[in-house]
Amino acid sequence: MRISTKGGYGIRAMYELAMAYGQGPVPLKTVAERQSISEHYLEQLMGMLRRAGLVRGIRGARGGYELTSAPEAIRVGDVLRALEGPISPISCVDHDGFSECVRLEQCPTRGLWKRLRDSMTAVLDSTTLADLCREAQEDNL
Amino acid sequence: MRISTKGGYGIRAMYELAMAYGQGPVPLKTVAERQSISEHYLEQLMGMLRRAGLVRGIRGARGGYELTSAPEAIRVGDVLRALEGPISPISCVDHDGFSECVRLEQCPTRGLWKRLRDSMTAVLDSTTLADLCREAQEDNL
DNA sequence: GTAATTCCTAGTGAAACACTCGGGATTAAT
DNA sequence: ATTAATCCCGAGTGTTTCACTAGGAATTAC
Repeated sequence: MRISTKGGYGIRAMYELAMAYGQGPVPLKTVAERQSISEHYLEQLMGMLRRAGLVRGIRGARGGYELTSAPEAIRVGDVLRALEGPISPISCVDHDGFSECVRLEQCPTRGLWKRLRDSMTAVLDSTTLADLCREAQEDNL
Repeated sequence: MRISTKGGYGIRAMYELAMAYGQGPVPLKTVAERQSISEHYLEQLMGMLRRAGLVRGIRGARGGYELTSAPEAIRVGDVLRALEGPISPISCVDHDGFSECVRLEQCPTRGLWKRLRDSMTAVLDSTTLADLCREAQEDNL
């Protein structure tokens, strides 16, 4: 029941971009250093986030990455879905369809997995990047 | 954010044993057939469940497996922990200690992972095998 | 033009997953 | 006593994913 480092790195990187929101793009190198993440690996993750429409890459000198919308509008769940696929403990209760389960409606565990999925989604979709920034500020007082 | 098939198979196998609780041991072969799980693979999972103290194996002809306690007393979370380790999205918020995170208290995401862990645990530890049996009965009416 | 940056493709070692295989130990029924 | 059913154990295997690394092309500020 683990997220991969992709998810963890991704959230931390997005937190950095959220902290700098409105102040121009942040270069990958800076994000990687601040969060101790391999630069090249993070590059790949940023690619996924860009293709998912969550960040914008600005090329050339003085370039970098920035959020495409305000930290208040980006949910942790969005970031995780872009990097790790559907938030769901098992494919047969994925929201985006294609369950492929033969058992389907007569499965004794389906209800359980749905409840689990919903409780995970509730947490992840009710927390935004802005919330993370606020919490960090509160902690470091 | 997926459980592996270990977890899924394990819960379904335990459900079968719960349905037969008090009626003598169920042979592995029967469980495997009823739930369409590879017999040899399930054998390995039952080994883990046995070592975790959740089931008892009875050897010889007319042998099989049975729960060591009543279905009401076995939580889905117990089964999952035996097969997949701690229920926690990331190791630094594992309940059983050893976090090894340098960032530790000044991490902007720790609070998030704790909330996620707690909401997962709440679902998984409030559902017992008896609940699964009851739900299955309700559905198949 | 040069330096800083994103962007893209490909490769790689380690680990886990989901099995398969073969055989040994134990027990109930005959 | 034999046989058949069953659990128990260890080893091996193909596939996938992870978490990187490497190298270079394209773009842009100065």
